[in-house]
Amino acid sequence: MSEYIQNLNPTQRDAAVNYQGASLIIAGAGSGKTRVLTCRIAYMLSQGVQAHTVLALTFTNKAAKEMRERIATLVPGGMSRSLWMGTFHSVFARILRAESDKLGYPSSFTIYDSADAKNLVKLAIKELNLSDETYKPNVVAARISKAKNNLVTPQAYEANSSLQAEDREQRIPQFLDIYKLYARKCRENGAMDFDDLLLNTNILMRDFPEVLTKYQNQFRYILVDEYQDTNFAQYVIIRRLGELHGNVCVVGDDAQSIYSFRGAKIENILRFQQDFPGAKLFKLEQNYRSTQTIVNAANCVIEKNQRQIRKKSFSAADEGDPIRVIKAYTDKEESALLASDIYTTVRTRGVQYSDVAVLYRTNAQSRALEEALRSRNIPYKIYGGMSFYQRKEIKDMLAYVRLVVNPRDDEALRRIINTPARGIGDVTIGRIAGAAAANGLSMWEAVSTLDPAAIGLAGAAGGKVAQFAKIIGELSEMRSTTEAYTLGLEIATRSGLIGTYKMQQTPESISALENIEELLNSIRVYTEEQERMAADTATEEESAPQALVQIDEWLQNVALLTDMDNENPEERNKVTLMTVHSAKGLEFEYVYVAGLEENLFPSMMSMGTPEGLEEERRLFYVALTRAKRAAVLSFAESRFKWGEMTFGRPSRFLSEIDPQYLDLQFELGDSRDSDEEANSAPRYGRPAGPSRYGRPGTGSSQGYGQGGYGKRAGAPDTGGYGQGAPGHYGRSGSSDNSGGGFPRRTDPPAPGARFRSLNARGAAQSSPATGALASKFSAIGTERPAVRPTAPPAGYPPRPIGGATSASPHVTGATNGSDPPGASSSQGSGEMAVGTRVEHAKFGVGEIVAIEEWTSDVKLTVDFGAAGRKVLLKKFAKLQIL
DNA sequence: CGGACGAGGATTTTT
DNA sequence: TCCTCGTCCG
Repeated sequence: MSEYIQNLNPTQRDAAVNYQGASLIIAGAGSGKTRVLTCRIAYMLSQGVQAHTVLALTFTNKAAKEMRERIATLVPGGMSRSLWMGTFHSVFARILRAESDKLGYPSSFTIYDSADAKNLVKLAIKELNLSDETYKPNVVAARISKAKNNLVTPQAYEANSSLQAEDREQRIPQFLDIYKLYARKCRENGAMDFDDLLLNTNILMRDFPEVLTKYQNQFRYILVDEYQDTNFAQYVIIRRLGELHGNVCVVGDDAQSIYSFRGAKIENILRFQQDFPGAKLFKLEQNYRSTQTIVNAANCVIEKNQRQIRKKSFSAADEGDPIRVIKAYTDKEESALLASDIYTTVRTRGVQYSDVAVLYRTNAQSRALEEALRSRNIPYKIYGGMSFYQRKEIKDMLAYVRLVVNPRDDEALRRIINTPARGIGDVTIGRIAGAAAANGLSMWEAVSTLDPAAIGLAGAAGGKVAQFAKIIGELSEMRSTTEAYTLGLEIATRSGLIGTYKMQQTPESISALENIEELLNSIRVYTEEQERMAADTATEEESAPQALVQIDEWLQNVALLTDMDNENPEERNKVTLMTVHSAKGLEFEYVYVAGLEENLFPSMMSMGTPEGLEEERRLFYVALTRAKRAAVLSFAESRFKWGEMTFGRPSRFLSEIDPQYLDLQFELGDSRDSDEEANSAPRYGRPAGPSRYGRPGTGSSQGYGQGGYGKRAGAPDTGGYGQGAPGHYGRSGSSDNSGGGFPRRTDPPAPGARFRSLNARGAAQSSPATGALASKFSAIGTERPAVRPTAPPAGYPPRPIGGATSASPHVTGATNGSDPPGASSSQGSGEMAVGTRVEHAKFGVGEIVAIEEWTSDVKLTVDFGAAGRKVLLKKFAKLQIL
């Protein structure tokens, strides 16, 4: 038996080797879950299971990528590449694209993220002449999402009188109309939102039995990671696909189910053995991550939950230090104490900053921590806040790409028709929309085919629209003949985005440029990867004269990516700041959990129901079990919340830990004298209890939850509508320029607020590869000398390093040896001119028909005769001069 | 049409 | 606090 199996403990081994039939693997925190999963798949492959018959689903791209990489080291050759491994969304998007005709979608359908979806909801509300006071876009979007996650289509909704009764009760009687219109718009736009990917997969499998059968037959083995986080739609997909062969293996930990607010159903895992009778149960209970103290303390807490699969996690590691509890008078002091504690820890315990994480319940808490760390010169990085893909400039760029790829995408057109500002206002847009509707066209079709005068676009407006139409028209034409990266650059410039930001010269605009450039860089990396992979398979099979890597492909890929997928090589050795949610699945030597106060952690919003409280408890369990060597818990007696001082008591979770595991230098107040709060006071706006910590005379926070947000406690099966991060993403920057005392070399002067986004994005922006381009975009003054060392492109040409394949298409610049833009001239040593005959790896021999300077490179138009005329970037195309 | 100012709103967020 | 969005004027 292979070595990797030998190295597993007996339970792990059982779980890995028994791959026939249904299995439920309960994997406690730190129990080697990923290891088991990868070994199991590797083992299956070694037993002759065909890779393409294995479907392995995860929740994050990162998890999928890691797993695939690990499997690749365990099995021969490119075997792992044929596995169907990915997130639910990406795998089923792939299937939906293949089967899109059956559902009446184009195979290149756009994927709307939550912000796009919200915009569309707004539009639908407006179009129905409803007030967005009554119909709050966030609430409506959340309800639509919830319906979809529960497989309730608009038709089903219409047939369901109790749902509609609920709407009436909640004073949104016309919700169904919005839902219908929204769905229709999605369809007309050729777009699916995240939830549609799952819903439509279900519809596909429900309405096209032959399709279902096809995939049932193909996927003889199904594995699901983090099963406790599946929602109903995902659950039904698994059941359907798995019922033929019954080889369904789910892995998860009910104690770490923390996403119910997004529709995750802990029941799925609790019920698995009923769903798949005869399922084998494996409990991985040995924790390899943490000290005994930490594991035991975490057990104390989770024991208080009623609904769970009982297990007894244990650690064979050292007993370790007791968990310290730190009390502070204010949040500011708390942050300062933590910062200095971190400082001493790093100094005295011989650890790196990167071994330390500070976790908190809400993003708002990060600010104070940031300040404290900064004033002590402790490097840190923040996760959360606005992600790269949510930034305006990125969304704008993506919208251009989307429109070029999918001309039906009205949502994209609306976003960019006046971005950057070109004088096209609401009136004009309204006219276009009207004309489009009247003629049964998409807005782009209307703009590009109808006579401007005929749709009431007289004079100036008409001209401006025509200009816009020309840009998009030309870009669309280039789409099929131009490589993704080249087209990306074209889009960035011709749209005017780069030009506008370049002119502004504000810290924001510089950062925006860098972000755009980073996006372009990712296109380049993706394009290269694809070409390399195509080249690899071409040698194995036969050289298929592949079409060039089009931007379509990249777009489809990028739509499902998040920040977490971009690893940041330069973010080394920094303290990590993140919410507990984001920390799931990670581990650190030293973990600080801040803000352990009643109403914060556990959150006030969740404390109303037993289920809510249990989830908070699981969340705390997750937080604690991230720590390998030591955990420190802290709370503050008073805290600024929304500009007001509030007073709190220590979290009940602190007192749920057996004191023997704690290092407590003071009396822990009883946090559970919560009776007074149960019967007094409405849900929101409880006056700060005059506990022994409370200072008198501070009625705090009056009502900030607005009505209609939280559901009423008794409502039947309506749990937790409180979704949709209400416009909280953006932190696109305030102004105060503190000149960036923080040690990051290439940061633009970093104002406190925008620090988050920049850092969250990561240092990739400042990697050498991207820095060059950045300076091109930004203006005189920051520009670098044109001469750069012409390092030979490392990762290119031919040989991919070893078996280390498939780094995500999104590895940021510097990492995988992609050549810096400046290195271009090294490639073809210059002698290209119009008329030069060249050879391309894929298109064969051709002749250069045009040459044009392009930012840091040269753009070539090459006529390949039979293969057609292509626009290529010189540094990129690897042309051989003949 | 687009910038400036004030009101309102603010858990958590794998895709 | 501090960010986003909507309204009002130039």
